[in-house]
Amino acid sequence: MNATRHGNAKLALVLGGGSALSQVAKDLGTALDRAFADLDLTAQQAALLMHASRSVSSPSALMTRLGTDTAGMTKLLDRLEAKGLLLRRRSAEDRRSVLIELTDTGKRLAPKVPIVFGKITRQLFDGFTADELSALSAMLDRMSHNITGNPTA
Amino acid sequence: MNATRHGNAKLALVLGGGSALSQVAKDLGTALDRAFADLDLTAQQAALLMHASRSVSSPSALMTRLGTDTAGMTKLLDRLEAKGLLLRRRSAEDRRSVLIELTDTGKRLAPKVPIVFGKITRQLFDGFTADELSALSAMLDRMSHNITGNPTA
DNA sequence: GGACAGTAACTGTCACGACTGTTAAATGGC
DNA sequence: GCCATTTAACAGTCGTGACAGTTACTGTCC
Repeated sequence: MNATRHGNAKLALVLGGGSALSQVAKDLGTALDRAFADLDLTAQQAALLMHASRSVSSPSALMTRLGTDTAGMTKLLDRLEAKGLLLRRRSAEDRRSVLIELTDTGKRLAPKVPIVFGKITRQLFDGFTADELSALSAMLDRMSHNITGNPTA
Repeated sequence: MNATRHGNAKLALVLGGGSALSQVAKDLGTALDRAFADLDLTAQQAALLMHASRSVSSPSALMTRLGTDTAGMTKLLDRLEAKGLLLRRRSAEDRRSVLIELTDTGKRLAPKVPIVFGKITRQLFDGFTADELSALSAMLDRMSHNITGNPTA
């Protein structure tokens, strides 16, 4: 009986946990999008800009970092190219591949991106201790492994 | 120096934590969508079906439960109505309001939904103790409060 | 060196989520 | 009892994620 009660309590936590997780992630995305609206960027666009500013990289490399697929990456790059923030250049070594370069406008914008990410993320974790953050991080890694079958996917 | 090192470590955790959270939520959504593909449903559609099967409810009531807005709810209901899983009926008491009723097909499908949610969510939290789950749940609540300004939004 | 598998990028489609704006009905203040 | 506000649902747009399919190029195996 006690075991059943515990089992039910855990089941409720599990079910609620899944949707709470999705909800927090959605709200975080919305908060980021609003914060980046000042720069006329979405959170995804901002993240891409940040990674692309660190080194000249290909769509597939950025794809891994942003956790999207090739189709999403193509369209994301289309929008940023249309905004004049980056250029696509064909690679000479591998002619299937494309290299992404920021334009001057993109380079001016990129440094502002981490500031906004930092601000919102600090707000998200306001009141969290370093221990709590590392416990959370470890749990997220385990969940990622459980759900995708890959470690730290 | 030690303080600086800790500060940097915490900052890295914070930044990584935000994107890890989004990534896990995205992967969870994908896993759910794949699991519900058997039933020819998406995760959202399944969640709506589950809530609507518990009681006759209005779009705005379901909206609160699913965490979307009125526009998204309208389109979600459109798709489920097109699949013949539910019907919209005008409320007599409040003629602005709509009541959602499952069709027989919808009623047959609804009981299968919690089984799939349970399966995937148990997979997500495989190896988690009840204490870990409640700690995680509490942290998600705090994050939700921090980011939306509302408790348990 | 020619077929063949694998890879990089792209295209098109569907389902959302957020946002803006609109219409119809209810409600509260006076 | 009327007007302003609020609320319920809906419509249209944009950005994104997942998926399936296509094309161009690479590398490999025989």
